[in-house]
Amino acid sequence: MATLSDVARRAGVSPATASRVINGSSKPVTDELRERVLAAVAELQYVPNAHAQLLARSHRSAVGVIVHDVSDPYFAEITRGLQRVATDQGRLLMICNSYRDPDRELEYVELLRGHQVAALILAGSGYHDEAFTRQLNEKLAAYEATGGRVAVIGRHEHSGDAVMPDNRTGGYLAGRELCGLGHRAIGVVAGPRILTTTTDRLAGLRQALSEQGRELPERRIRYAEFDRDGGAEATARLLDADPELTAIVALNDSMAIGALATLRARGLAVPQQISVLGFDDMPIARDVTPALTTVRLPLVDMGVRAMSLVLGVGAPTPRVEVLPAELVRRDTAGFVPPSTRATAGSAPRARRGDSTS
Amino acid sequence: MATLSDVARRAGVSPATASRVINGSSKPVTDELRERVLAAVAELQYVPNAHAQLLARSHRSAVGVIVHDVSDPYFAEITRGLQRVATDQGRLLMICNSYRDPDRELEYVELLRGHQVAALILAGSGYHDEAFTRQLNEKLAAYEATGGRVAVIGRHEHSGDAVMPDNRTGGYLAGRELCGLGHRAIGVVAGPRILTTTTDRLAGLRQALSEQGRELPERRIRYAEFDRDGGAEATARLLDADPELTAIVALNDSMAIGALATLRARGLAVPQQISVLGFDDMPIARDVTPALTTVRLPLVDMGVRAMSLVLGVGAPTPRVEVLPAELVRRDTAGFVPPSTRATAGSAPRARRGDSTS
DNA sequence: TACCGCAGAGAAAGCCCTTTCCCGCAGGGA
DNA sequence: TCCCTGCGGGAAAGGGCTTTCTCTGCGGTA
Repeated sequence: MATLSDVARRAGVSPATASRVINGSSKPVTDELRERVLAAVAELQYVPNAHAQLLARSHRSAVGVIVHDVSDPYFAEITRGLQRVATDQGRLLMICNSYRDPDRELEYVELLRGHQVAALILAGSGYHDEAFTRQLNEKLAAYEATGGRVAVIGRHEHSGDAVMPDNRTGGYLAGRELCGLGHRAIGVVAGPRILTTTTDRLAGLRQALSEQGRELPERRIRYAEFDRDGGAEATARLLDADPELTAIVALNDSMAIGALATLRARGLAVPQQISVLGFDDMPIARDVTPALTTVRLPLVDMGVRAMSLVLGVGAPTPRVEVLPAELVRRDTAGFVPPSTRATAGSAPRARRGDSTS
Repeated sequence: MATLSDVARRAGVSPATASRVINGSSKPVTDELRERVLAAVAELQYVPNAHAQLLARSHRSAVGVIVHDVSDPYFAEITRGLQRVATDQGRLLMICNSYRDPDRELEYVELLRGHQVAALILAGSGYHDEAFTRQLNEKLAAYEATGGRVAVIGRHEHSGDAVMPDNRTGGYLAGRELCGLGHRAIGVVAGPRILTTTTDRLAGLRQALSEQGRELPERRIRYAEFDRDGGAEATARLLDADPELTAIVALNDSMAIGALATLRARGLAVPQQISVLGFDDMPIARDVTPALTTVRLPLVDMGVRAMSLVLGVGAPTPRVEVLPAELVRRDTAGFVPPSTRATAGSAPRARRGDSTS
């Protein structure tokens, strides 16, 4: 690879001058030399060594992001928000997938620190795992001690800046909706128990039910991977154990889609025979049939906020922003079917809101 | 940030020794010094500066990847394949989204070169744009001249290693299927014309039709963005211009999902009134209702192959691997409806293959 | 004419590591 | 006893860039 001194030699100038031309330094350079340097750059196809640059300038500019999996629509949306702000500010993003492996998460914190990122954003659920949480916080503290900024999206154990989706209220909304539709036998297709996202959403759901004097027994909950196949499988187990279920809450939309697949395979009509509620409102939710009733989280906005927090100067830290959840009624949740119904009205709830495009 | 000399000083050794301990060098170090160094590392929460390391070792290890958009399922699958191989070989991946902007693509080639990646993989369609193609090839050639390896996924203008999905045959399969079902009025929801992916798939489709003595007039093609909304919108335009259409081929699954949304909104039953064919077989294709009939491309495998090519030593370059397309029959393509039909049989084609796991 | 100031260019000192090269020392063979 | 060998450790030379500092030479002022 051509180096800066190659360019300088070819242009007949010193490396210092070449550097100044290439970086548009404020120090003036005569037009003649400038052109000679530029010509040399073009001829040699010179590209500065990014590592040497980052080493020489003390300036840190890139931002590190750790997510569970960018290709998961939930994180894809969040990342879109992160990107938007980062691009506006001319920041490079280094995105790492932890695939929900705590150890990998820890490793990535080190890796990103090693890469001298100016800030670190952790997106995704926290874990119910004391040892891990302590280790993570130690690492983050060490990073912050050297001037790094940290923000988390949706995990509550970290003491710094945070953007928090209101999972609990979201769960509550789901529960209230189903109660309002007369459902009593409600099953839950949940993500891994170790994730705080799972437990928070469950807690909200429980609260809604208990306000109606009902409860959510453990036997009506199945824990599985937070994805389509996990949802399909958990739904099958739920149905096997309790065929009387009139509604299923899936703790994210991917699982809900898996649930719909299982129900379709078993010939159960949604929402006539059984209702389904999702969570997150990922883009695909409106395109499945029937369109998914779900709890919306402002995913893109969560990313925007987090990046803004972390790049924002001045404002006293820590700041915690809670972003509200909102129920989106589409076509998968209807009144409890007549056979098991306690109240009047058997038609599935009319579709509202949402049109195509 | 603590540096290596901080660690060395604290441990009472030279930086050389500290480095050797930290990197597990082959040169032996006494246990006592080793422990002192390790202790210092822990106390100072030392993390090596990745840029300094990369500068000092001439070793290049990371691999650069340029895709249109990782969060697009098509690329997400490819990336999964890339990752798998990279992880096996202990390589770090730097992934960049070009968002189908040729200029950005060019910039990223430079950026990744600047970051000293050992290899570069360009995934995604090529462009019908001579100036761009020439510029890109120049940059890639300059990179290869300095020892960099390059592989492309699915663009045919580059002269080096390549993994090529058989888009043309895929288009052909789609056309033959629809002809076999008796369709004559076939509309196409296409991606941007400037992409070779679009034109290759169209060419295959045309070939299939012409073998049946039919043709595909331009008025039955609508070009739009290669995503859900593009598909929805193009379908609407197509239908407005030609309400007699009995089948729609969408040139990728995202567009097909958009097409289904528009059809649903207009109350057209799929496949009873109109058939829909997608392309790619992304994971969600089996979960929409009706499940999408589509042309499958081995996306993950494409990623695996590309990364293997680029990391593989010895084998003479260039190598071109063509990966076959395959028709997956699900529920959106049926016989042409009775009113416009030329041959017998009005029931939608029975669903085959695929179950919900 | 002598001196000052400044513009424009180069020399050189880092930035933080890795790795080669060299040195001192202890042990073994002659 | 002397020399050679080999081991463990340090000194120092990069790696490619940025940036401060220094130097030269010119124009302008007293």
